[in-house]
Amino acid sequence: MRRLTDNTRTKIIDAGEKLLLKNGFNGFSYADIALALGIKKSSIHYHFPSKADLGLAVIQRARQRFSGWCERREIAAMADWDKLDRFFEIYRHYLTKSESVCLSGAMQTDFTTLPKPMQEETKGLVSDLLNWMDNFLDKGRKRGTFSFPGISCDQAVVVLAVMQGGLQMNRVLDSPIFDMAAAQIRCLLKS
Amino acid sequence: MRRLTDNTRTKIIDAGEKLLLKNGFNGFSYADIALALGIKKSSIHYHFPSKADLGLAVIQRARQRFSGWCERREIAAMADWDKLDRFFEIYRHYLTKSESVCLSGAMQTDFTTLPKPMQEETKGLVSDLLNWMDNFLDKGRKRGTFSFPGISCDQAVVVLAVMQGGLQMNRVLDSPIFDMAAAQIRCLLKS
DNA sequence: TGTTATCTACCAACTAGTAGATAGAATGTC
DNA sequence: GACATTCTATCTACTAGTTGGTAGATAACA
Repeated sequence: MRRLTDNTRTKIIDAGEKLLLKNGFNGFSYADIALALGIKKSSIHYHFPSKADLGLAVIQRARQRFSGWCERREIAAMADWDKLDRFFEIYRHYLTKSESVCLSGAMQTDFTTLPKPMQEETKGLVSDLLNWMDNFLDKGRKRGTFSFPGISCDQAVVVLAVMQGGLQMNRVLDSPIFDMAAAQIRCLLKS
Repeated sequence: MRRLTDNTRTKIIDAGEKLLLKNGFNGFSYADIALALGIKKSSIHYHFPSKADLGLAVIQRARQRFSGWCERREIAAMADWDKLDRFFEIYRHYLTKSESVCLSGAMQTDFTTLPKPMQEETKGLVSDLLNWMDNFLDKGRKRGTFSFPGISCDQAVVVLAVMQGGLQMNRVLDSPIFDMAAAQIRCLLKS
């Protein structure tokens, strides 16, 4: 019943997400998406009346995707070090398939220009990531897998900031900074 | 002779930098600057024919400011830990006086939409920061002040990413994440 | 027949940027 | 010193293109 519709809707979110990650929220327009998908601007407005609606949908889907990732048996069953690598892979993926940064990083720098609902959803996204990493590092240290000074929530900020920043610097300097930074984080959690 | 002119020119760069740090390069217009300074758009075009010229001037001035900071006797004469704190202060300043992120972070996420000359200048800015931090950490470790695993240029990426990301997350969540992250970096350089 | 999804054809506001007038200051010339 | 000229910096007024968004026709579908 909703087959074709959902398809278009999904394609619009896909294209929107791609452009958002590449150019930032103020760096693309409905015309860009229409061109990319070979449809008309007004068709996008049918599915997402305002640009804020589309932006919100992109962030909401990303949050769902992450919580789905967390709950996957395959992931949950993993050893700490493997799980950390898998988490890094989420970020590395952006780098590989398109010259993008991560969603949280992109939304954070555009933050003041975003409509309220998108700001709230962005807060939620960043909180999700920080909370998960905090919990993951804390448990890992208690189990004896990880070792780091101070409290886990501060270390979580460090790890996430390095993911974000590593992606951003890698793109700008076009050198393998992300992988070096990820390796350094692994070192810091061992020593 | 160039008194008034330079004054206006400087004021335009000031206003442009402020808006750039707050909203990103695609998040402000000449009209915004004109309004803020109480002048006309065309006066801005007189000093900076295109928006790219203004953007370039903002980055160039920031690079000069940083290299000036590095060369200041007061800074050069400082002990390592004090110098690190002073470096953190540069970033913390953005947070204090306006809800901004740092210039390198802002330019990095807008990167693909920037005109070539601005991209090149951004590369230069990020390189300046990374090179300085790399050298600073390396010397500090050789002197026995700092301690960290791996090579200093990887650790430099970590420190800078945490500055950038700490600022960004602090603004979004409106909680004192920046100071916590800075403290954690200090811990990581001790242990 | 009513609903869903797409289209064509608009619109007002805003974008970066240009052309040309004008006022005042600096400079050259007699 | 007086006068003309050039330069600097700003203004008003405009343009072409883009932005997000709307109205209404039309087709496809259930």
